[in-house]
Amino acid sequence: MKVISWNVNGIRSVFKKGFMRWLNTQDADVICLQETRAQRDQIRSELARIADKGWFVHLVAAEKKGYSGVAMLSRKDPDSIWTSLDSDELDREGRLQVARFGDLTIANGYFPNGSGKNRDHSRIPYKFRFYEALFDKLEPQRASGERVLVVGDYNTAPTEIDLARPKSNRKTSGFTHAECDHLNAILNKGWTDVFRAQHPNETGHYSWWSNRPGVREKNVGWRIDLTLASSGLLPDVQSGFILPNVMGSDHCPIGVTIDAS
Amino acid sequence: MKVISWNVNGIRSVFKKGFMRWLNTQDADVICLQETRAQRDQIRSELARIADKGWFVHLVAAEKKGYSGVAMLSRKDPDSIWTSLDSDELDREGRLQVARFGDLTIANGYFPNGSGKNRDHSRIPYKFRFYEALFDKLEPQRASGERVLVVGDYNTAPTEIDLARPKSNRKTSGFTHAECDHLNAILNKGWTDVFRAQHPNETGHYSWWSNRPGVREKNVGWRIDLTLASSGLLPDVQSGFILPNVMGSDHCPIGVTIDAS
DNA sequence: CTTTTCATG
DNA sequence: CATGCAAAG
Repeated sequence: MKVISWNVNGIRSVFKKGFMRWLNTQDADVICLQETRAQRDQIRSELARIADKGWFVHLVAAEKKGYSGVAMLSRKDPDSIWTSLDSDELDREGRLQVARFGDLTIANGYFPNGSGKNRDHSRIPYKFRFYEALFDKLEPQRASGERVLVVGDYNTAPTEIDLARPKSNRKTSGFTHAECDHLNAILNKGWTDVFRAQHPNETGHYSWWSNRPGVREKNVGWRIDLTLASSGLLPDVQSGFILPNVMGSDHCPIGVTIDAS
Repeated sequence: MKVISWNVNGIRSVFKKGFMRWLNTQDADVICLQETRAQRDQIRSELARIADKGWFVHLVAAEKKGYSGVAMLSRKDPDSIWTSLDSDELDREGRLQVARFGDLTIANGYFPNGSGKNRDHSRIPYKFRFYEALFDKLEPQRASGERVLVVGDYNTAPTEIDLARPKSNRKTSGFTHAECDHLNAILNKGWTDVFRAQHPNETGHYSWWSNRPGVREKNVGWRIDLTLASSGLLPDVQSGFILPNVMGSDHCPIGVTIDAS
């Protein structure tokens, strides 16, 4: 079973750049998209084209137009989906959907960017509240050994080898000590960053690049899109992968293959 | 002597579409531009390229970025220029410059659009105040027989033959009875719409087309860019013209040739 | 630099 | 539909 995650930075944008062509070559079972930046009424035709190819599509949109949003495409319709963290504040931005496929739970999260208005760090507290609310909510399932996968754009690079310029980015949101500590605390509670577990020391593997000219060509990137596997799922994980050559967004797709249950 | 007027809908936009190429083929003495939508610091290089070709350039910008603004290009530097209607309200939007070249006065006006926020008519009163302030200010010169030309985007079509769809636009700002009456009252005071005076009954001559697809191809337009000549200038007017094939804006250039004094 | 919205035309 | 801006990333 293959699960892909991709921050598309505007689903309408990637549609213009051949999203359907890419989608039609994928043998994934579930595709989680982040930063879709569209409400349902704005992408009726796009959703229809996806559905026409046999995908079930579940969309979650932010209240604010053109902002945030996630979508899950799956070959089978999930048995159930929930999207609320029981917080008006955290639920307003369309950042989460958690689907159940048999005994496998897949969470698709677009974790908040910590940068605020003046490029300050004012949104880091919100980001932390989002991390905590989601992983607290999943903790019972993880602790009881259930198979849970949490994919998405975490907006945090876990360690120095997960970005090309760690030294110069210690004050950049996404690699502050506070954010790294927060993410690593989650990992230490029993979640495994699948790609890193399989490539413990490899550098140069990123999932996001600034779209300033030349940056992606020089591979000056960050690995902030992750698949975290619960302790119970870990034995079934086959491989974590990154698809850095897929263009269309400032992020590339990442993913994981797991044994079917 | 040739004077051209053109609402360029963004001087930066027409620059990308070959404005300099067009300019270099013009034998005009004065070119009046409206809706330049730029402050001086935003178009330093564009202004330099114009000056390099031997034009004197005078710019008036709105306080609000990206909004309104006029510019006058001339082969000779004007003897004097004034830009204020002695009204904070009317002066804030960079809609006017009045230049003197010997005994000829040329006013370049970007008369306000009457449409307000909700596509209502809330800006019509402002538009009327602008018309009145300018023509009141020019009245002594006109009355004393001076040579005065007032060119620009009047945002009003004078009569039914000045737009392709008069019937369906009686409630559209730019062709309401109030606006037409206001403009015609000015004409009756001793200003001549040069193009119409020379082509009294000709239809199909327009200077603006909605940029919705096909509209310009079908010539469904409005003649809202005018050159008005004072009573004293009228005997020296040779011809009024429209250049509907010049592309780059939703307006085309218009103009007039007059005897040198 | 990019996507999307908004105000304005 | 198009320009230029702003917010956000």
